[in-house]
Amino acid sequence: MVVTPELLNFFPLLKLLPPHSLPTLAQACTMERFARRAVVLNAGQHEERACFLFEGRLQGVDFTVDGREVGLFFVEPGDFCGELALFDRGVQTEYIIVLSPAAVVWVPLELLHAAMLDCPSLASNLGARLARRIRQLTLQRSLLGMPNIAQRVCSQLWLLLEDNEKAHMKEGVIKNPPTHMEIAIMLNLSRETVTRVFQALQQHDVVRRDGAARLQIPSLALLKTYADGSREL
Amino acid sequence: MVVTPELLNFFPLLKLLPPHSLPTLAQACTMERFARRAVVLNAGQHEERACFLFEGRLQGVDFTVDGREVGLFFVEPGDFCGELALFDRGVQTEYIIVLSPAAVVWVPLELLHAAMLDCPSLASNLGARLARRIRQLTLQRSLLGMPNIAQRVCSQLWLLLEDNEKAHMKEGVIKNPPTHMEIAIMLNLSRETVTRVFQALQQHDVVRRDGAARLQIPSLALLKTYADGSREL
DNA sequence: GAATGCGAGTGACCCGGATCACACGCCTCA
DNA sequence: TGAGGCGTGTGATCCGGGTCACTCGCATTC
Repeated sequence: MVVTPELLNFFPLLKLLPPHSLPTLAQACTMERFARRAVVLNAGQHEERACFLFEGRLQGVDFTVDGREVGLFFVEPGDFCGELALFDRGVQTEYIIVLSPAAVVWVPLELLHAAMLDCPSLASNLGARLARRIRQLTLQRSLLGMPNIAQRVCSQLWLLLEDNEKAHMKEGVIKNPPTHMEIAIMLNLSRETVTRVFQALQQHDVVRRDGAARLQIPSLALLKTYADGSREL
Repeated sequence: MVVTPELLNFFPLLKLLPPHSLPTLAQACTMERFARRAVVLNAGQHEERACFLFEGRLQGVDFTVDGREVGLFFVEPGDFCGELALFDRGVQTEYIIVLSPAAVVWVPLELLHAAMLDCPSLASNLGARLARRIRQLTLQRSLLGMPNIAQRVCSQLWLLLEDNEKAHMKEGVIKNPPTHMEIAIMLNLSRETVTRVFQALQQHDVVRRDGAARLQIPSLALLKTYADGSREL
């Protein structure tokens, strides 16, 4: 499918580029559609293109040697992935799979790399992104060290609504919350354990289900007390 | 203590800078000595300088809310830490503490940042470093997901001798191996469990102690089979 | 030489979370 | 309309690894 400069403008990162450079970049890009469960990027593989998500939802997953999934993150429209090789020409670190049918724009890494050299704001943006990723990974790792299960779950929930609405500290909503299974994978727990924790959290009115696509947090402050360990169970 | 341009040349990263720029940079730097157990950088704090290690050994550590240590890495002479804020002006992610008495050169972040803009090779070097860090964190996280304890320990040992000698695949040595306690912290285990695993590994001749400062691996291939799960116990 | 600290080694106990094996309700799709 | 898949809910069982409470040996320090 053909990629227009206007399409590239959809992506915040590429908006940083000088407008006149978009047409040539667009020529080198391609668009591809993927069905649910398709694999977009393979871990351990040298990729020569980055993946910009136009629509749908992607997920980064990792596997242990015994086939269990571990650790993961989500990619939303406008965001991208597979950019790590820009900095060290290394291989892809995790699998990227499709959660809901997706349209992806492939951008050649070499062009992106060249653009990074030309356009300092692009470079600093990408750098900041890596830094953010490191912070997230560090945080996620510290979650895995928590001895108390409920605390781990609450901390993860806290992370999931992070930047949005955490500021005003009243009630919050997590839309498209991960399934119990996905949370279990992120926190290195079993699915059943997550279910049980959620049952307990609902009983204590820490969270409420609002259909399948929304998870309400009546009191962010309450969630926080469980997340930081000052209250238990 | 005064910092000379020659001293800065000790650090591979700063060698990338044009030589004429070193004297002015050196003027803005300071050197400081730290005793064992001292805290060099505090997590959660805005630092306006990066920490370059001249001699001694540092360790990055993190704490959960309940005071347990989790996750950590080491800093060797010539290396540096606290550079993450260069990219996003964020806070320090982990505590940096002193393992063996250290001499540290403080380099102002703003000057480093300016140097990064002037000197593309410096920028790409720092970028590559972040990328490497992300890869390590990702790997470390996948370790934490392993169900089998011995496998986790063996994988960690494998990581510890990574780049050095893993290539020729015969025998290996880990010098200055982490203590059982440190390994326990890295792998989210108790110290006793690590001790027991090591006992088992010694019985199977996977590892041998050679004094306190060296850990011998008679057969890297054997270690690998335990690390990737193809052999157990 | 005694005192102190630290890393390592080991046994006993016990609990928390994995595992297994179900059931239920809600989708989508044929 | 029915079948299958999937996300969720729940009980019973079991065992791996945490915790506790020691000991031992080797540094370092006074």
